[in-house]
Amino acid sequence: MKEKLKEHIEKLIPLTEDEFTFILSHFSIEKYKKNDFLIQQGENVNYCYYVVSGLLKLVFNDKDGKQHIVSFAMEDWWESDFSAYFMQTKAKMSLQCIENTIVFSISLKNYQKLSTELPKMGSFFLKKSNLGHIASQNRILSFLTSNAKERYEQLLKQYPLLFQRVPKTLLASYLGVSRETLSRLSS
Amino acid sequence: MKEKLKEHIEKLIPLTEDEFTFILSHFSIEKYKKNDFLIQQGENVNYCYYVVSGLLKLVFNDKDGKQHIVSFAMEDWWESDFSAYFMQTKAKMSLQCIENTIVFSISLKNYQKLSTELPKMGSFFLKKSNLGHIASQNRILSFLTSNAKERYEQLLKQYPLLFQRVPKTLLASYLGVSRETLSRLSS
DNA sequence: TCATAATTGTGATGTTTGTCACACTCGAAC
DNA sequence: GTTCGAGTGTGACAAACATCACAATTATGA
Repeated sequence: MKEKLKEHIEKLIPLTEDEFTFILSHFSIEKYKKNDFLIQQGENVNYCYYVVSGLLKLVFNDKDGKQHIVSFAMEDWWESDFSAYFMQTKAKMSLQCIENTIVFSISLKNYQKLSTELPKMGSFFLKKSNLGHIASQNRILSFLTSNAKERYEQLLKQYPLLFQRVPKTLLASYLGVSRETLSRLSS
Repeated sequence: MKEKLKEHIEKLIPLTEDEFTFILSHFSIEKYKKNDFLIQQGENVNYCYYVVSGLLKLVFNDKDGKQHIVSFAMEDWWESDFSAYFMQTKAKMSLQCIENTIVFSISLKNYQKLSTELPKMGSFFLKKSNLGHIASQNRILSFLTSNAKERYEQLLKQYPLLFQRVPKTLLASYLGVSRETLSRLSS
């Protein structure tokens, strides 16, 4: 598991053993079971998570009780309610397990400490954040340019694995359509 | 104009005069007129921009000739086709002036140089990137949870100034609705 | 194994939104 | 002042999508 994190960081930034040991000391490892919450809407957000294995959903529950999936977090993804994490406010979204999941967690203090004491990690987090921003913009573009069917096909192409791992209802609430419409699209 | 950039950075990170002089040496100032392009879809993206004054649109033109506005960039905003900028690929979107506009521009080399040589700026860019990511996620949430009318009202509330500065057609292509629908919503 | 819940497909119907067509206003350029 | 084009509003109709209802199938746990 340590190796997974190390290899992940080294895809962007080469590390010495000592540096990785230092990095690792800022993280905790945590295990969760299906349906467990890592973050609960309305509560404090103390950690940002790196997913070693399993699958999470970042989800917003509206006043009508509908759930809207902002993001799935799979292996190798970094996830949190970033707004609440960085600004130290209450969570607007929940982060919940779709499968049993293992993560590395890092507190905001350790995130900031690591960024400044090891500039390499600052630049790693910067790159990750930029990639996250780009991914979100692509998702926005997908809403602007494509109808439900096209968005469905884009998702199918981008994450074919997802279709065997999560119920269609969740895919629908990620795509922003009703589960009935999604069902009709796939036939 | 220099003062504007300085004050902007100092909202997040305090600076000495020497530091700011060093920072400024990595930027160029540029002036554009209404309808000028800072970035052209399909071409290289050499700069990221800080908007001193004026107004820009980050826009994707699809194969049917329709334009989709990913973002407006107003005073104090940082904008570029970040994907093309960071990954050194061709621009997927254009960045074009809605009004006469003054910007500071920074090349990717200088962005990286500044981030590493002045760690404060690395942490400034990291914070800005995180804020950009958060803003994009909020926009996604708005698409997931709200219909055209609600998105319209959210925009009205968030950027009331925009409604006097840009034609409704552009607002419509930001909201992801036809201009006719937007027209009917406001009455 | 059985009972129960979760997931999925599909028809009927209503609402939302897009598209096409046309008219009107207003400001800029000549 | 006239002309032109961009911006805007609105009616009529079509397409996309949501909602409600119900049946069928597939996990899942005691």
